[in-house]
Amino acid sequence: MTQSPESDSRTDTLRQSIRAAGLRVTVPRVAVLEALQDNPHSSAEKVTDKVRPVLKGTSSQAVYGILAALTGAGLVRRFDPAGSPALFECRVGDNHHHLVCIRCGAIKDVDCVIGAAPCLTPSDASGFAVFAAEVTFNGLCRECQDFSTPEHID
Amino acid sequence: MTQSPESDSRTDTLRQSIRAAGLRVTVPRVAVLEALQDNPHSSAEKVTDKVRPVLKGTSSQAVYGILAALTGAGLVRRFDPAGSPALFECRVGDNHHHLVCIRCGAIKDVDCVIGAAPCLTPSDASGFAVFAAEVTFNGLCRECQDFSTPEHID
DNA sequence: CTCCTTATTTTGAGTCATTCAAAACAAGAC
DNA sequence: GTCTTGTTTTGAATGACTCAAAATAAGGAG
Repeated sequence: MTQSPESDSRTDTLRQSIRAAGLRVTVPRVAVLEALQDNPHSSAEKVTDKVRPVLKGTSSQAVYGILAALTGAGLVRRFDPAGSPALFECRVGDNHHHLVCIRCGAIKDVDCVIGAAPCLTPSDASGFAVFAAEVTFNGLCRECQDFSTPEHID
Repeated sequence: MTQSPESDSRTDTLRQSIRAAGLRVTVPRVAVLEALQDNPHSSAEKVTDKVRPVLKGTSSQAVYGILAALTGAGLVRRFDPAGSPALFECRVGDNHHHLVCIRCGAIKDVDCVIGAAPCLTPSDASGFAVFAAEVTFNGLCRECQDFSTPEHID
């Protein structure tokens, strides 16, 4: 027989990274990580929606807790666009930035031109010890420039 | 007799700028703007607290409405630090950035090194029309580096 | 494999920031 | 001064997230 879906290579890799981060490997945690890999820039609610079909009784509180644990462990990155719930993504450690469409909310990653975090240094840090620079570009995505109605919004 | 406090020069300037922005000049609007000049980086709640002693029956809903109107008119700038309520400031149009202490929440303005908005250009805008780059530097303020207890927090 | 300890998730309720809607009110053009 | 329309008040509701206690499951010990 073929391997069960539970032991495919992506799942295994995920389980290993959770373990390596010092966290217990649980079914909901793996499911959240997979949902996040398939849907970058998801809100806690969206993650819950993606995970529910797979894992029936998953509460949204659990998802919040899992997301907080994974973020704390450095497996997930969180960012808070203005006027939107917090969004999460698996792409971590590369100090990339975000392009946000102020009309439809679409998000695109942009590589950091400069390099490692903090990719920028403030002109006058006023005694602050700066760890990271969060850069968010606000604009209109191509669809929102072209069309008057945001039909492309999911 | 001397001039009444209501007609001092700051108030007059404020009234004029509100008018110039196409908005009606009202007592609460002027009070919010003054509170914001005296307390940059204030949340809606803090503004309400500052305005209340002067203007007894000001509702927090009114403050939200006023802040939204002033922000829309370009007289006030709003920004949303992660994990904090939205903050407002009068310093507009100069594309400055913010230094945020991740421990005590202290905020400092930093002048933009580059220049006019958007002060940065993403490496690959992917079709987005970028208007502005929001830059937030996360770090620890001097007090939070020096002391183990954040006694300086107001 | 089974038990045990402790981390994690569920369940249920609560909080904070913010928004909505309708009625009362006030700015400022005439 | 009056009238029109933009503002604020009043009262209620929503969304995003957090807290706490009880139930459950991960994974090391035996």
